[in-house]
Amino acid sequence: MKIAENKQIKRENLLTSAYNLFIRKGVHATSIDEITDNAGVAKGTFYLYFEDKWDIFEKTIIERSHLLFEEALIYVNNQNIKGFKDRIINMIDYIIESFKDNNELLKFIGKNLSLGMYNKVIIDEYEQYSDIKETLEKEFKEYNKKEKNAEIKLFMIIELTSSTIYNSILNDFPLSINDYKKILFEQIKNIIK
Amino acid sequence: MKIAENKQIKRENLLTSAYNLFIRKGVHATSIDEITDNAGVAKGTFYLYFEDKWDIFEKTIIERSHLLFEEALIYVNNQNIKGFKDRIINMIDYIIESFKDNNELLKFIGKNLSLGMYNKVIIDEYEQYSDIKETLEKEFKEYNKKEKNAEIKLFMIIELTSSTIYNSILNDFPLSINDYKKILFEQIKNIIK
Amino acid sequence: MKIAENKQIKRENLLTSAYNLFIRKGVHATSIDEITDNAGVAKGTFYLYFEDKWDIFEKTIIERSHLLFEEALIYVNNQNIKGFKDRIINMIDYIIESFKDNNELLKFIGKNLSLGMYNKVIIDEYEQYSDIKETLEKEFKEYNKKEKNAEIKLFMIIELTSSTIYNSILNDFPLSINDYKKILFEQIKNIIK
Amino acid sequence: MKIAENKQIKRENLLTSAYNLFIRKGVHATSIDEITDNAGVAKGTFYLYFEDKWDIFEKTIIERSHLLFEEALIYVNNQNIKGFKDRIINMIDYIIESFKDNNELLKFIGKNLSLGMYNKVIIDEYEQYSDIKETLEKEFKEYNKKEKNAEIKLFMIIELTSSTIYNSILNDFPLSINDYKKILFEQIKNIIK
DNA sequence: GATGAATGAGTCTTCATTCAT
DNA sequence: GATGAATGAAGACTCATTCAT
Repeated sequence: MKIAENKQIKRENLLTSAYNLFIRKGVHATSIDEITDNAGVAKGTFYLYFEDKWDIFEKTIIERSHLLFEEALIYVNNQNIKGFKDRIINMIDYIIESFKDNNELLKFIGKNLSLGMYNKVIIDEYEQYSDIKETLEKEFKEYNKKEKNAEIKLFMIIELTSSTIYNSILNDFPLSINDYKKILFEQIKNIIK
Repeated sequence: MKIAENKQIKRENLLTSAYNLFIRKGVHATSIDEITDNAGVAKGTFYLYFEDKWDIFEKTIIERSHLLFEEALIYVNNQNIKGFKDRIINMIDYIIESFKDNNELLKFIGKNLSLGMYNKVIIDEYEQYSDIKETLEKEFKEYNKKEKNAEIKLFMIIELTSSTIYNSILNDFPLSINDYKKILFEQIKNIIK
Repeated sequence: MKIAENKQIKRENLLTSAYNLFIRKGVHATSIDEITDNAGVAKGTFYLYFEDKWDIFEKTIIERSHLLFEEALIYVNNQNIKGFKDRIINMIDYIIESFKDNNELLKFIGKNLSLGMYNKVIIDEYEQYSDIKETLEKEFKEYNKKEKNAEIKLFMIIELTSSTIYNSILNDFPLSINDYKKILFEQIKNIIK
Repeated sequence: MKIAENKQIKRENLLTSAYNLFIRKGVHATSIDEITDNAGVAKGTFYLYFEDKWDIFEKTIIERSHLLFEEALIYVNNQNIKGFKDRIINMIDYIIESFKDNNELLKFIGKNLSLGMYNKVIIDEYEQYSDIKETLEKEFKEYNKKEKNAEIKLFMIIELTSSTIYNSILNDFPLSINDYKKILFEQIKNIIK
C-alpha cells in the first residue's frame, strides 16, 4: 500500500506544517506557499488534500483540540479517578495544565476559535467529539439520577472554562490561573450541584 | 465649527459604512474601497481617520458593543429596578432580547470577537467600559459586603453568558433561548450566591 | 478484437464527453480533467488518444460538421431529388433545419469555428470532405458544361450560407430564418446562374 | 486637464500594446503581464481601464475594424466616386487592398472574429458602425427605389466578402485574391442587381 | 495499456497604501 | 483637508503534463 501510505504522510505533513505556521505567524499571515514549502510538497499538492486555507485551518484546530480532550480522558482513566465530579474537575485541570505548558496552543485556539467556528466544531459535523461528549453525559446522568440537564450543564461548564482561562493564563486577569482555578472549580461543582 | 463638524460626520459615515459592510459580508471580504464608496468619501480620506481595516473594525465592534451595554444600564435605571441581583439579571435579559431582535449583530460579534480581541476590548485600553464595570462592581460589593471576588464573579457571569447565548439564540443549542434563559439565570444567581 | 474495440470505445467516450462539455461550457472553460471524468477514464488516458485540448476540439468539430454534411447528402439522395440546383438548395435547407432544431450545435460551430480554423477544416488535411466536395463539383460541372468556376462558386455558396444563417437563426437578424431563407435561396440560384 | 489626458494616454497605450501582442502571439498566448509591461504601466493599472483580457480584446478588435471601415468610406468620398454600385465596390476593394498590405490584421480578425463575436460587434451595442451602415443603406435605397431589402443585401455582401477573402488572400484558395476579386465583384453586382 | 498522484510554472486578480494635484 | 489615479507586492488557484505503479 505504498501510495495510500504516501498520501497519508503528505496530508499529515501539510497539517503539521500549517499548524506550526499558524501558531507562529497567525492564520492570516500564513500563505499556502509557505505551508507547502514547509511540508516539502508542491503547491498544487495542497489542493489535492484541502479546499483552501480555511479548510486546513479548521481541520488543524479540530485535530489539535480533539487530541487534548482525548488526552484528558485518558489521563483520568489512567489515574483511576472515580466519581463524576472528580473526573470532570480533573479533566479540566489536565487541560488547564496543558495550556499552561503550551501557551502557543492556547493563543492559537483563543485567537482563532471564534464562537461561530466553535459552534461548528462542537455541534455539527464532527463526530469525533461525540464519544467524549456521550461518555461524559452518561456519567453525569448516572451520578445524578434526577439531573435532567446533563447536556446543558456540561455545555455551560465547557463554555465557562474555555472562555475564562484564556485571560487568566495569558494575562493573569482577573486572577492568576492558580488562584482562579480554585474559584472556577468551586463554581463547576456548584453547577453540577 | 463647520470643519470640525464635517470631519466628525465623515468619521461617522465611515464607521457606519464599515459596520454595515462587516455584518453583511464579513470583515475579511470587505475592502477599504467599499467602505469609502459607501461612505461617500475618497479612498485616501480613509487614512485620515483610521490606520487600516483592523483599526476601524476594532472601533466598530467597540462602538456597537459599548452601545449595547449602555442601553442595558439605562434600561435597568429607567425601570427603576432595585437590588443587585435583579439589576444584573435584567441587564443580561435586556442584552439577550436585543440579540434576539438583531441576529446580525450577534453573528457579527460572535464571528469576529475572538477571545484575543475580546480580551483587548475588556481589559486593555478601552476606558469606555470602566465606568460600567466599576459601577457594577461597586454595586456588587455593596450588595454582599463579604464578597471578595466581585470583579471575578462579574467576569465569570459575563463570559458564561456571552459564550453560551450565541449558540442558544442562533442554533437553539443546547436549548432554545427562552428555555435556556431560565437555567442561565439560575446559575447566575448561584454565582452571585 | 476485444482490446481494439475497447480502445475505440474509450476514444468515442472522450470525443462525446468533450463535445458535451464544449457546447455546455465552451472550449476555454473545459478542462481535460472534466473531459476524462465525464468519459469515465483516467486523466493520463487522454494523452494516449489525443495530443491536447485543441487536438480533441478540432476532431470534435470536424466529426460533428462532417456528420451534418453527410446527413444532408443522404437526405437529398433518399428524397430522390434531381437537378443540381434543387439538390444544392435542398441540402442547404436540410442543414438550416438541423440548426434550427439544434441551436447548441450552431452556437458551438459559430463561436469556435473561426475563419482560420474553418480554413484548416475545409482545405487542408481533412480528406473527409473531399468526397462530398468532389461529388458536388462534379454535379455542378455536369449541370452547367460551360461553368468554369464550379469550385469557386460552391465555395462562395457555402461561405455565404454559413456566415449569414448564424445571425438569422440565433438573432433573427437581419430577418427571421424563414424569411431569410427565401432571399438566400434566390441569391444562391443567382450564383449558380 | 493633465489627469484626464494622462488617463487617455494610458488607455491608448494599453490598447496598442494589447493589439501588438495579439497579432504577434495570439490572444490566448498573451498575458496581461505582457500587455502592461509593454504599455509601461503597472499591472494593477490594467484593471482600472479594462475588465479582463477579453474586454480589451473586444475593444481592440472593434477599434481596428471600425478604423478600416472609416478609411474605406473616406477613400470613396475623397476619390469622388459616384454611383452606389461603384461606391460599394470601391469600398470593398479598398478593404481588400488594405488586407493584402496587412496580412497580420486579416489574420487577427480572421482568427478571432468568430461569428458569435462578429455578431456582437455588428448588431449589438456598437453604435460606431451605425453611421456607416445607415449611410450605405440610405444610398442603397436611393439608388434602387424599389429595393426593399437594402439592409439584408448589404449584410449579405459584407458576410460574403469577409468570409471568402480570408482564404483567398492568405491561402490563394480557391483563387488568388486578384483573380477572385473579379468573381466576387461580379457577384456583388448581382446581389445589388 | 491504464492509472491518477504529483508537479510547479503560469496567470489572474486584489487591495492597502502613496502622493501629486 | 480631500481626492482618486497609480502602484506592485502578494497571494490564490489552475491545469496540462509526466511518470511510477
